Amino acid sequence: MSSIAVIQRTFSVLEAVAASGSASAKEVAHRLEIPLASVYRLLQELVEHGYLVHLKEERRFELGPKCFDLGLSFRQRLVAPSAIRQATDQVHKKLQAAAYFAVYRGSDIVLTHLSDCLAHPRLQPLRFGFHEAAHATAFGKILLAGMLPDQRSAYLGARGMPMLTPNTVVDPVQLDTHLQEVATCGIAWEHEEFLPEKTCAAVPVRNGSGVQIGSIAVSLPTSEAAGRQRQVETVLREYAGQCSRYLRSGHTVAVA
Amino acid sequence: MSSIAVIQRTFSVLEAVAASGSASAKEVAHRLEIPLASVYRLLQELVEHGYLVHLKEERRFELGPKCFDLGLSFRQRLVAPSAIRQATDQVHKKLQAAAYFAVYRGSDIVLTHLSDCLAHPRLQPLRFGFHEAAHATAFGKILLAGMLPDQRSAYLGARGMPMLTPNTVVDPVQLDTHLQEVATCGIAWEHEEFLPEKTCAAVPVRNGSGVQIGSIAVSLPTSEAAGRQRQVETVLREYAGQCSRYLRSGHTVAVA
DNA sequence: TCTGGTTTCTCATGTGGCGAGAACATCTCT
DNA sequence: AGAGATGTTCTCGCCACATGAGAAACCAGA
Repeated sequence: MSSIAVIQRTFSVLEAVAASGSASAKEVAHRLEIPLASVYRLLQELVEHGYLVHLKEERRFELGPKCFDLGLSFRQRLVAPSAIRQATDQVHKKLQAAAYFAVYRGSDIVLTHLSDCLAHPRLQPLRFGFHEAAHATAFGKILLAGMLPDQRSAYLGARGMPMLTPNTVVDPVQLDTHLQEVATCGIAWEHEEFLPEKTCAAVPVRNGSGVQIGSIAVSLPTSEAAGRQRQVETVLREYAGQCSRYLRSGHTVAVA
Repeated sequence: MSSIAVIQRTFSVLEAVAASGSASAKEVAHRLEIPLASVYRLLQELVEHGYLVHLKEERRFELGPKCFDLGLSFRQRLVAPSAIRQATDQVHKKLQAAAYFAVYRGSDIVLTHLSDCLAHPRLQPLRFGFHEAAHATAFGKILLAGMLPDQRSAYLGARGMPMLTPNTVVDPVQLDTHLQEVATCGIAWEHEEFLPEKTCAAVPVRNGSGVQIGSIAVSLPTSEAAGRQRQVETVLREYAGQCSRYLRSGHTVAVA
């Protein structure tokens, strides 16, 4: 756990400004407990590089255009290929439920496409780039189940298993046995473990070599989920198969 | 023109990765001419803070989720209020042309809303957050015309006036007299100075105190623009007035 | 097992970032 | 205008700490 002090500080300043939306030098200095002169140095540096802008008339600092450029580059790199987006959209349409596509990325699990509408909105904290709480989401569980045991324990060890609802599985060994089951069934259900009143399901998507690389998933109000397990499973598998077929023809998830 | 060396390097590494989409440590070291060991140090630091991820199996580095978060914060802070977005959308609809809304931000000029469609697409390089080439765009010119003379010359001095088409005004004194005219007319026209075959127009939007804070603009194929000057001007003014009226009731452009 | 590559570690060196305070600039009262 | 209060930049000596070279550890694929 190394850390170059200047860089540490620089990012903490940048993030302090991002969190506030807008901040004065003094506010940043106070919040981070860094001498004012040093904060000014860092702010100035960030401004010079375009990560912040200095609104002189208001004596405040805000995020600069480079931040948005980084966001665009990230999105561009990660957005799911259109064939996969279409499959996800079809799931959304067929099941009348918000649909999701997630992939492995290094040691992480990331949502790379969402398909929803006003009538069937996404689960609230979920958005493109979401990468938390794998232990409590359907797509997270199916992807955790596909990891090697030591990868998985490293993953969970690093991020913990916060309890998000009374139903969240927070015991590592309990999760382990659950994931065994998930792996053999090839489908992950999640019953109000992430958000109350919401039920989700996810199935694996495999690449040409048959290794699991992602997952396609849906979320439903628990009330609507009752009695639809079969239908949900069938449709998910149908389109997961379609994604896998697409990937078998040499495409990868990273390329748009 | 100060610069803390480590920070300089850190951002150059981050941006090198962003530019490549994906890069190995060696590639970065070679491109930036920084010793490999130092590059690893910086990469590691960036990974630790979430700005990069390390794809171990591929031995490469890519942008991390924090980059996207920054982009979101930037967007959230800057996106035009919905009343103004609606006005822009109306201009788009009424004039059958891509419409834009831009504001001052510190010493900068930034596009904060675009309204277009397949039939009437935005000018290609334009996007949310665009902040270049003010001397060659209609909204840029109307906002330059609203600056104090020394602000304006500082602005143009810092960014230069690149020639983008044969029509681009690249002579500062010529631009100055042109902007005089723009200021008195209260409308800026731009005839193929930014992109060939495209004509744009922009009018000011003022806040409660009557000071110009932004601009609403449209772009048209030059062929379609002929003979529509009157119509374009009328509609632009109508909705610019609507925006100004909204701002007069205490709202600011920075708040969504 | 070996080999070629990537990644981390070690360590002596001296650069360059640090903080305190002064100086300068800018706004806001009276 | 002048005085006072803030915000911002500059100066400068000190020494922590980032640096780069090289070695070592690690990790594939052959």
